Amino acid sequence: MKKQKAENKKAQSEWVEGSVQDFLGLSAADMEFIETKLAISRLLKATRRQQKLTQQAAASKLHTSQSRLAKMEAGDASVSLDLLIKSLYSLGVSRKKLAAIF
Amino acid sequence: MKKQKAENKKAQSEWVEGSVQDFLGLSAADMEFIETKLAISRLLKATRRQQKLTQQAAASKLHTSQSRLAKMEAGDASVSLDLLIKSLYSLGVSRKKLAAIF
DNA sequence: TTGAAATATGTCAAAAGCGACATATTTTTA
DNA sequence: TAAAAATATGTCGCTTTTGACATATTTCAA
Repeated sequence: MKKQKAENKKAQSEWVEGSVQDFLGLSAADMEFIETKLAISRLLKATRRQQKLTQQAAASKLHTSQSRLAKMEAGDASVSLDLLIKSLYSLGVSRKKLAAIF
Repeated sequence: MKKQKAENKKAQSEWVEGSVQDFLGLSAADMEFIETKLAISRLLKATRRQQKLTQQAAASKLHTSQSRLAKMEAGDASVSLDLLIKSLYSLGVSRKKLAAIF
């Protein structure tokens, strides 16, 4: 019975995750990419906060606008991985640190 | 004297590397980004070869053209990190494998 | 609270990236 | 070597991403 319950729970959880993916017609590769992008945007936000910078201050360092940085940190669809990673490097994040989030 | 030579050699090598960077007006962050992109493009080429695929065959799997894939593998300026990483995931490369090249 | 600072969202014109096609070059095979 | 296969390069419409600006919403200190 315990075993049975555990299996049900797992199955349910998989169904919930799978439904979004399936509904949007996303492949496993799509999912990995989205997760990667989200993880990087989170690292960007965390990095800025560790450096005690407002979005405005950090945006200036990055030669961009506050609104753009807000979108970067939100993992907005209008933001590329290129921009995210360039921004991280510009804030001084090392390749090693970056590798850790993959 | 030995020490002297070693320093000269290092200084020279730094100057050579630095000159390209300086000539193009690239920041340290720019350099890191370019190196990252190159490393990823190399991984893409290596992955395709390990799977014994021609560029044409791999391009079909990626729903793109042979010419586009050639540019990806060359780290061409017209290719984004997004496209490179999506392609890697589509060829089955894991996040862990990808992290290793950073 | 409430006013100020910080962050988020919407829109736009310009720039960059996209797939596809043609074609050139290099590599492999017979 | 010569032909064939594979890879690289140039170009072009179309789409996406860009920075910038305006403005809305949230957070936080007085």
